[in-house]
Amino acid sequence: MVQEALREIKRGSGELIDEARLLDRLKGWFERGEHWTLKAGFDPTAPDLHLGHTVLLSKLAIAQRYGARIQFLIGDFTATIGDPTGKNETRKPLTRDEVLLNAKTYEEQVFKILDPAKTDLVFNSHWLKDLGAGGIIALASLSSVARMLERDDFEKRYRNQTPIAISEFLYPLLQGYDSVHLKSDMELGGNDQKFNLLMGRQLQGAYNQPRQAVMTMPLLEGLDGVQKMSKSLNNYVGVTEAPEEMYGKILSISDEQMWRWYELLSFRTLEEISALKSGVASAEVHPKKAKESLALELVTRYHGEAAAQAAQAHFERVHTQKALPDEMPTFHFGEPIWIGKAFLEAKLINSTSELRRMIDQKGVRIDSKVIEDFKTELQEGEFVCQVGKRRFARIRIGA
RNA sequence: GGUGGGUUACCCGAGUGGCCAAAGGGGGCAGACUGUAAAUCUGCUGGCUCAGCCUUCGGAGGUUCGAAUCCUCCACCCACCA
Repeated sequence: MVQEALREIKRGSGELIDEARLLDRLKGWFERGEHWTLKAGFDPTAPDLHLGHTVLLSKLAIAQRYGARIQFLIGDFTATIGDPTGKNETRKPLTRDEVLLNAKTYEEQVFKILDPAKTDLVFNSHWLKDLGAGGIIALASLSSVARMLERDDFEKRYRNQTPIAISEFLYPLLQGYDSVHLKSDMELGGNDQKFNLLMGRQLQGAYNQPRQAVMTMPLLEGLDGVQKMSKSLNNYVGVTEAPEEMYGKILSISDEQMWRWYELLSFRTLEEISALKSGVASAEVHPKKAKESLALELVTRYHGEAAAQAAQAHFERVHTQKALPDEMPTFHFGEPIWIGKAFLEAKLINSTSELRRMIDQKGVRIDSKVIEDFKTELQEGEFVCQVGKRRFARIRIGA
């Protein structure tokens, strides 16, 4: 029993540090029904979850089956202060209200996956805001600059003479202190969080607490298959996205990437997945079929089965058969009009220069006919206008 | 406080008086090929009804026939020394 639980929890994970501690807690659950605490921290700045976040969430959900109480920590403290470091973008501090609003959004999205009865939503500002300068300095004295520089990115930046703000040293400490306050038995985080997670162990030790086990999850790559999935790179699939969008995006990932997503996102067993994989390898199963099945599973999870089926049908019609979408925005003009004006109005293009380029590239169609003349005018009637593969609009001229 | 370096288009980054709407790469877009795959190939990637014109190289002035490039001031960023 305990071993099976351990396998389930470890499945797909990156690294598990202090397996003995986790085993101990699992035994406690199976033998005496004792709950154990599993902490995971989230940044309240991004209210829209994407599939990358759900890698962690799914793992938490599995742990709940084996006695874990989830300490779902919203890192609101740093968010309301703001991190001036932001190498490329300046993160502006969030107000209390914004944080609460974001937390609310979290609740709505997260509980599609997690069991609310076994989840505690906690905000670290509750204990951090009263820490005070003295508290922070005391905390800071528990670690060293050398230790901080062990962290890969700090080390690199230091060596390359790119700036490191002092506050950046503070964040791992504060995150570690969260574990002390919550007396966490285990903490789960992304691969990139390893250093911070380990800081929790170090600080718990300093406070004479048992040290938390630490498990990291690999980061899910985004639609490009290379960079991690993130909003700012715009390579993400949001969990609240429309079913058609979600389905289409999932089908656009590479075949190679598909297996990664299966591993980290699908609820299928490892055996099922490897069966599918060998099916594709031996050409018994078309890769597209395997991908469709992944897309269906995920869209069903967030939108229900009916919506997922509809999304698939939509995709087949529009993309595979290159038929027109059944719905597209409609625009109406009273008199004959130059396509440049009409398309601009319909947001099919961003500028008339873009239109010029698109026409040169044979990317503009009206009623499925490629347009060659930049000066084309639309006369009375109704036209289906298309720019590129996915920009459509219906334009009606006349009364 | 001192010294030095930097600020170029979506991002990185070349450019140090005209040939610069600005190299190269990344990203993005379009077309071909497909499974709207991926990979690959080709082209495009400031605006304007475009052989031309207009606005852009941190900001404001100035020198010059001509400035991303030279000068002055300002703002911001970084490193090193204290």
